[in-house]
Amino acid sequence: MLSKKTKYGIKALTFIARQEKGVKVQIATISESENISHKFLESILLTLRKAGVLGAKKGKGGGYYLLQEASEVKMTKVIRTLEGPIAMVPCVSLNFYEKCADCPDEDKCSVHKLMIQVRDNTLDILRNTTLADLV
Amino acid sequence: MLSKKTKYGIKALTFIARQEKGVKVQIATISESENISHKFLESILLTLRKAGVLGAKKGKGGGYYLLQEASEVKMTKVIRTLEGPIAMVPCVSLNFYEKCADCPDEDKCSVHKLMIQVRDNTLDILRNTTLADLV
DNA sequence: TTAAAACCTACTAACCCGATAGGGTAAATG
DNA sequence: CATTTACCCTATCGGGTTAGTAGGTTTTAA
Repeated sequence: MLSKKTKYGIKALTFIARQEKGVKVQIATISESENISHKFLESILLTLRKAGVLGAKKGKGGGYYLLQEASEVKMTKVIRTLEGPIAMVPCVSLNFYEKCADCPDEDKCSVHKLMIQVRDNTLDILRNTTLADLV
Repeated sequence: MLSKKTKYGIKALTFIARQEKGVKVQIATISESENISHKFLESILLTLRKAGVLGAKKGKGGGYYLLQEASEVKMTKVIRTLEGPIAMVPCVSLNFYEKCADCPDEDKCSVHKLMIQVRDNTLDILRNTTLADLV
C-alpha cells in the first residue's frame, strides 16, 4: 500500500508541474486545492526538496518549483524518495536491499522468484512514467 | 510491502505443494523447515483453510493439504486472502475498493491513473502464476 | 520593519504487525 | 475408553510506523 505521504507528494508535484515554467507555488495553495493538511504537506515538500526534486524560495513571493523539466522527473525517483523501496520484499529491492532472516538461500525461495517478476514489471512502468505524463 | 504473514503463507503453501499428492503436512514440520514461528504459522494456515485454499485433518497423522491441484491455485487468491488488496491504493482496488477522502474526482487524479497501470500489470503476473510455478 | 513564506524540531494519538499465551475441541491409536 | 496428537480459537502485548499537530526560527520582498 502506498502511504499518504507518497500519494500527497505525487499530487503536489503534479500540481506544481501544471504551472507555467518558473512559477513558484506555495504550500498553502496546494494544501487548499488538493485537500492536504498544510503541515503534513510541508514536511513532504521539504523531503522532495532535499532529494533534489524541488527547489524552494523563502520569504514573500516564495514557494516551490521544479528543478527539472516535468518530463525529466521519473516516478521511480519520487516514490523511492517518499515511500522507500519499490519492491514488495526487501530481499528483491535494488536500492534498499536487505537479507531475509528466515531464508538460507534466496535462489531457492519461491517468494523471491515471484517478487522479482513483480518488481521488474512495476519498475518498467515507473521508470517510463514522468511527471509530464501525469499532468 | 508484503507482510510476513503473506510471505510465510506462500512459503508454507509451496512446501505443501512439493509433497506427494494427498500427503498431510503438519504445522510443526513446516515451521521447523522454513524457520517460521509455530503459533504464527498456525493462524496463517487457518486463514488459508477458511478461504478454501487448504484442507485440514485433525488427530494423529493429520495435517494440512491442498484442496486443488497446485496448478489451480492462483497467486491472486493467496495474496488477497492473506494480504488484502493487490492495488497500491484503495481507490484502484478491484476487490477492496474504497473512495479517497481527498479526491473529488478520481478520473482527474494523477495518482489514480498511474496506479491503475501498476495494478493491471501486477495482476497480470499474479493471475498467471500458480503454486505449481513456484515449486 | 513588517509580513509572508519556507524551515526545523519535537511531540502525540492511533493504528498495525508480528508474536505469544493458554486453552478448547476433534480424531486417531492402543 | 483413555490418551495423545494436532488443529481451532480468543485475547493480549510490545514495538514500530503513520499521519497529523504545535510552535518557533530564518529568510526574503515590499
